[in-house]
Amino acid sequence: MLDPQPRFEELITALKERDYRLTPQRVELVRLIAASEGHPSAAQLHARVKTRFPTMSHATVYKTLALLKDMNQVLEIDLRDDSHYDGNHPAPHPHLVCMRCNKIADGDMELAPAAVKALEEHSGYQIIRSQITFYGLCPECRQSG
Amino acid sequence: MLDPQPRFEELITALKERDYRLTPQRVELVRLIAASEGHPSAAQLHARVKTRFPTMSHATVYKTLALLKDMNQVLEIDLRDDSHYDGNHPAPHPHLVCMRCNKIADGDMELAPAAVKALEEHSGYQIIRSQITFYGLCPECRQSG
DNA sequence: ATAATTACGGATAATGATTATCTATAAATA
DNA sequence: TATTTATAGATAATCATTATCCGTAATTAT
Repeated sequence: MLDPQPRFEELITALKERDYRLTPQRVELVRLIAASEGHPSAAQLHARVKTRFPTMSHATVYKTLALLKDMNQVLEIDLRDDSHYDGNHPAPHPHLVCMRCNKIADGDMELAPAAVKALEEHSGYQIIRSQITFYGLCPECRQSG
Repeated sequence: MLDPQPRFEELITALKERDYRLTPQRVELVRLIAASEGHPSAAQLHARVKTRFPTMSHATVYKTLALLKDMNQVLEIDLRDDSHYDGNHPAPHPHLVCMRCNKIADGDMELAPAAVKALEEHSGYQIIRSQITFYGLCPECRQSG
């Protein structure tokens, strides 16, 4: 696993730059986001913060995640049941979701900017963000299926 | 607007072929799906069925939608808050969602099959379906913003 | 410094979509 | 005709997310 320290400092710096307060709870959540592998959900992050801050409420987790999202420091992946978050690769990218075990993997495909531009012109929409999700079976579940 | 009758008959035929019962409530829901423009939500469909069948319950709507989904006769578009459905163009295709008024439009972009194949090989996942959603501002909201 | 303002955490409840459970009934089958 | 099965419907449960409200700590202004 990569050293989470640099990313942690990036996130802290980004919060400082915007004059957000670095409360202990917030710092701990940011620490966990930087240290996270994969794509934790809000509930999972909440559970992890609780080990050090037993009174941490859901609302605080959501509030801080919303903050980081607005700062484009965290990518939200909304799935059917809940959302998952990636604070280490906040640029939009496709995801692969296993329909059996719900594992989430990162895809490396990217949208051709020309195609997006064409879609904007054709539809009249101004595109701000995109989400591409593939549903299927992960390597493990393909076998044991 | 296109004549909904042929699509209605297609859906009815598909249900018959699989020996599902054509109850009045079910037929009415199918009729509304075939006649729908855009991408109604389960709640919207429920409200529409209720005008003719005031006792229609949510569960029945969801059950029939799940049935049609499994038959690949209805495309489900899951958004953050709820799902929307397209029973007239059930093949997966991208959607544009307005972040201001929540209007949903169809996109005409398509994924290059070679790119999907490459993603399958690279990730090890077997891809069963995909969902591409663009978030932004619709033409109307771009102006009045 | 002190007072006033603001941001934040936390508790709690509200919301709202979806699903589960159970029962009665209508349809299909034996 | 009897039996089985699918379905509708009522109702409650679940669960993620959001809203509200209050107390407190931090910041700012006086």
